[in-house]
Amino acid sequence: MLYMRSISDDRTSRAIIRDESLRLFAVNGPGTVTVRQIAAAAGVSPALVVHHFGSKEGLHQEVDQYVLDVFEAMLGELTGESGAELLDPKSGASSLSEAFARHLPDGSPVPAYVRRLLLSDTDAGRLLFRRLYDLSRSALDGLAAAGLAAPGQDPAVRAAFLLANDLALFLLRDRLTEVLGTDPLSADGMARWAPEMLSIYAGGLNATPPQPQGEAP
Amino acid sequence: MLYMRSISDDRTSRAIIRDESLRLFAVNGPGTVTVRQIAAAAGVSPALVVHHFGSKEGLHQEVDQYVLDVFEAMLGELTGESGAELLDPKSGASSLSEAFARHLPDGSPVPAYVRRLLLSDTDAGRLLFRRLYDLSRSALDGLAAAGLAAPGQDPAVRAAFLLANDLALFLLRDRLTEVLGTDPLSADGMARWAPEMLSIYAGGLNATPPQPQGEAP
DNA sequence: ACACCGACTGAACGATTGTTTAGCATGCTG
DNA sequence: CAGCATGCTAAACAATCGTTCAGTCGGTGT
Repeated sequence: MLYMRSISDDRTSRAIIRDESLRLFAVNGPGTVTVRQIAAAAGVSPALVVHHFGSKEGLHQEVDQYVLDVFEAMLGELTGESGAELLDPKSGASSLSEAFARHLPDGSPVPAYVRRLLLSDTDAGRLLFRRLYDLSRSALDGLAAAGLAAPGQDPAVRAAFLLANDLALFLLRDRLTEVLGTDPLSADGMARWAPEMLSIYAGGLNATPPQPQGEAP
Repeated sequence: MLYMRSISDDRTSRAIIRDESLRLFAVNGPGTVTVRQIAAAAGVSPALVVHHFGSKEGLHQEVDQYVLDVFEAMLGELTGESGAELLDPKSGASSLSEAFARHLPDGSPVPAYVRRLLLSDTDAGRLLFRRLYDLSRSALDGLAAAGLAAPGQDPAVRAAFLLANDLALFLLRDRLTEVLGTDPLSADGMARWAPEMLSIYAGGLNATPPQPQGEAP
């Protein structure tokens, strides 16, 4: 933990405070983290935290907005590179959660924070979920237009079902890692998870897809 | 809020404290709920809470164990009435989450508490999830033995996938209610959700099942 | 009758909470 | 140079936290 920021950290103290509180909020929840903990993690005095953000609540809101922005920027990259193929079984990124994990640095606290937001009964969380739902709807529309999936009797529910399943992987990641022995969002884990998921999405629980091994180039 | 327990409440003060803290923990999280809030909700002094449970942490552990017991008792009823048919597409209760909601009184705080446990990175949460996972495995085994579903290339992952999807409905209930306009765990909502889910599980995203309307008795 | 015990409370304990205040540097601007 | 905002801290603020303590009350056993 020593020398974390001692050598050439060109972030302003304000940015450091924001980053450190983002990290602490993601791990422990905004309610239980104290201003003094944040100040200590950022290497400043508690008074400076209030000086820059007005109050702990002000800091909380700014961190929320910051995460929302990061998330939105990441969505921009995703739709930019793969269009409506986010849920496309043929694409490499077969899961929104997996793409999410791929587009952020390894130790980033943002995923944990987003997880907390999604489950948090706040406007920020509602906004986030609504955004993902709209994305899921348009992705399903794209698949339907391409003949890759049927819109179903109730497209709204079908899109919600696919989104919920995708997010479940993200929300229950740690629990699934425990019972499976592999992090389902890691490369190895995805290699186990994706075929099973795609098989069900392709033909249901009874389908027996051809053995995917030994395919000619 | 008046007269909540004023007329013939034969619970002991200890039980009232436990119930009220269960309710408050479920809503706000154990970390942010204060002993004084619990005492006020139970209509007793803060000192009595400590007198009965040793400390706030002691109370917390006892409530955890209590919820675990309630949950286990409910699982007993479920497996007693429907055996391995918990995930059976043909059974009326097509979702574990839905059965969960059905077997508890309407305003019960237990589901919200269980939700918090499942997401909480505690031994109690791990225990709970492991229990559900084992149930999902045996349910999948049962379906496979009955020829109703293939075990898949990786049965462990397939069981985890089905469980995660089921729990997603439970974890994201409020968010799904917002975007769908219907609580997916209510009777009306399940009538929309179940056919879509069963259709995908039966034949994948491309299947077009026969219109289920106008069927002769 | 007395002693005892468990349920229970009011008041206080020290620790910790978010926030305020006064003041010290530093650097820019006139 | 003076003036003034900016970044920042040490110290203290009242409020609230979990917990402790002394003591009251109602019953139960002897």
